Amino acid sequence: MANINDISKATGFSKSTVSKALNNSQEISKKTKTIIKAYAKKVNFKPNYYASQLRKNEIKNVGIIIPSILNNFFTKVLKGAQKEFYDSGYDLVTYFNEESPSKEMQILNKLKNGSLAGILISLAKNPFPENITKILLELNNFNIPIVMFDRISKEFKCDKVYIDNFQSTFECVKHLVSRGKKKIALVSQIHDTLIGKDRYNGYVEALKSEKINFDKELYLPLDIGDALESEITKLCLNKRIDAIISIEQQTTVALHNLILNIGLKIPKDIAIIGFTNDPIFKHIKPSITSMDQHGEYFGKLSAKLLIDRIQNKTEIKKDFREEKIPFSLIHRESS
Amino acid sequence: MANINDISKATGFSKSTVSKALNNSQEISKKTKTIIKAYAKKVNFKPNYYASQLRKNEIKNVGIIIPSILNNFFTKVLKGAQKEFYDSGYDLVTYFNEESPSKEMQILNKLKNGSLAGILISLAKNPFPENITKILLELNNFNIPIVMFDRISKEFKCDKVYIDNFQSTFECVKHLVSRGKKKIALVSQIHDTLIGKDRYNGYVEALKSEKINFDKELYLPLDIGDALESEITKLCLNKRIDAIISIEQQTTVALHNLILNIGLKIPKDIAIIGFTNDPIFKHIKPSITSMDQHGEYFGKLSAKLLIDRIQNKTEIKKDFREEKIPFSLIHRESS
DNA sequence: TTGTATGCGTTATCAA
DNA sequence: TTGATAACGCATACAA
Repeated sequence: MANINDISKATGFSKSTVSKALNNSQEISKKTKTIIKAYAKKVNFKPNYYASQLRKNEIKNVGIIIPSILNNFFTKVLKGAQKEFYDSGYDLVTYFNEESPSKEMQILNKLKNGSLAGILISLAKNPFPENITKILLELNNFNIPIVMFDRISKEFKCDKVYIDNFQSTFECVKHLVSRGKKKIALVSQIHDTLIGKDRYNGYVEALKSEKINFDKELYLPLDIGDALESEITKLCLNKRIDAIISIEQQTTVALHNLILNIGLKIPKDIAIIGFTNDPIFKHIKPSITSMDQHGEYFGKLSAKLLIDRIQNKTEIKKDFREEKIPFSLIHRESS
Repeated sequence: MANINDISKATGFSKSTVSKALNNSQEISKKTKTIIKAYAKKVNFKPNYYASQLRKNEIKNVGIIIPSILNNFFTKVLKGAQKEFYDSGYDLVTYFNEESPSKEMQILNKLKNGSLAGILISLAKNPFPENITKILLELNNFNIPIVMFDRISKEFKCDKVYIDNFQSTFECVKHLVSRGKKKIALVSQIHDTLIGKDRYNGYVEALKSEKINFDKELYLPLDIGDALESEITKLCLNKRIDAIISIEQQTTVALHNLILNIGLKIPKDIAIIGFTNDPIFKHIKPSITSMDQHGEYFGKLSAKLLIDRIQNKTEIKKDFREEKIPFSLIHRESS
């Protein structure tokens, strides 16, 4: 592979002239540029990216770490972030961890190699978040800024972008009440995360403000393998509930099918609101009212915050911003 | 930011000793390593990735260029490719072009900067594919290998991974005939691509082998803005068709709704087979029989081919492999 | 407009 | 086990 030195020797111009010519510098005459570029093309000159970046002392790669790309919300975030980074001249390196905290740590550890100018992360569900906090701190000490989005942690201080989770369930309850519902269940698969707790609180407070007694049995914090179906079936058939707020996409679809199979009507007997606004919700019959989280905007805003940090190199560990993304309730047939 | 030189001065060891210690070389005594590492940690030493890669003369980044990430097939491909690359020590830089040929060219042009060791690409729909071929050739001349998947081009020679498109529609027709259908329409949005043509041919040949006359009016090559709905409605109501093979996800869902709205039964009056196996197909009622393209395997295999090329640096432009991915017809209620 | 000289931070070779 | 030195390929300050 030819380098600048080779071109220099072959054309008789100095290395610096060659370098300048290839970078279209104004200093170099048109004629010289033509000669040098022609020769460069002839020998298939490819700049050495690493040498160039080393000399310029700039890193143009950023990273994003996502639990699962098969989740429609994260897909949208990725799209929004990619666009924002690309438009600002950054290349986006993408990592998925399949909800595995150990893989998440492995990835972050690897990134101590300094290949990235900054990192966007949405955390995997993790029973020991301290481990992650420790690594993130190390990365911060390396002057690598972190921006957390959606699945944030309270322990680690950095820029954060998330939805107003309290408000989201609060609004859901209000909406259902306005539709005449009073026995509203909350099904949560992420009850032990920060997000889950905020949503739970929003639910409880909304009931309170609507003067509806909180019924402990209508709050269903799920763990994997729990017998959701039988539980819900019982509640439905006993007419203990007339609405469900469901926080995760797959479960929402499962509930939807379940209720129809029992022979109940949606929304007449049981109304449903789902989170995430997966395209499925629109196409399924009856379509499902959902909380849209504006994934693309999430990605765009998170990327912006990170770029800000990268470009204002000083003070990586101060004045953290927390942005709450507005959400939208999309009204459909299920409520 | 501290570098190896700083550590060398502060600890009294030479630069080379420091470098070796930080890289855990066997040459260095345990004691020395401890001292050096402790000091490195203290001053938050971060290796300069670019200097390191320059010296080692290796590129560990690869790229993938995809038309749209909101397409479930490409999402799966991305997942499969990411995993394969990660497991082999490569980082994946991700680009989306939103089906814009000019953006696709912009991205490829940018990649002449040599930042990547190789590129995976699925082409955007493009009226002037020669332009892309030209840039891809340049990249090849730079010794950057290209692997095309799914949306390949015939003009450019490289490793390719694609589905057996001829066979796919061939199988569809066979299946529909086995269900008693004889008036089978083919709706295609990609009729002017290679894929579209192969699928058309598979459809025609299958009809022939089933001794069904090819009816020109049942082949519906669509362009954006075409009046698909009225066309299909007419065909359905006139009983000109009893089955539809639909090649794109969104259109498939639209057709599904349309047919139900007309008041016809699926599959009794009109059977449907859709391509891509979007999760929607499973959840919609009645669920849609579909051609699964094995997206993750697509990604995995494409990544493997690219890694092969990168690691056998000689002969980037020879012995191209073409891999046909097996597809699967997923039987559901719509047929 | 062109050329000279230097250094970016690391790693690898060889000598001690 | 450690150290001296060179080299990776490029871009820039400065001189001509």
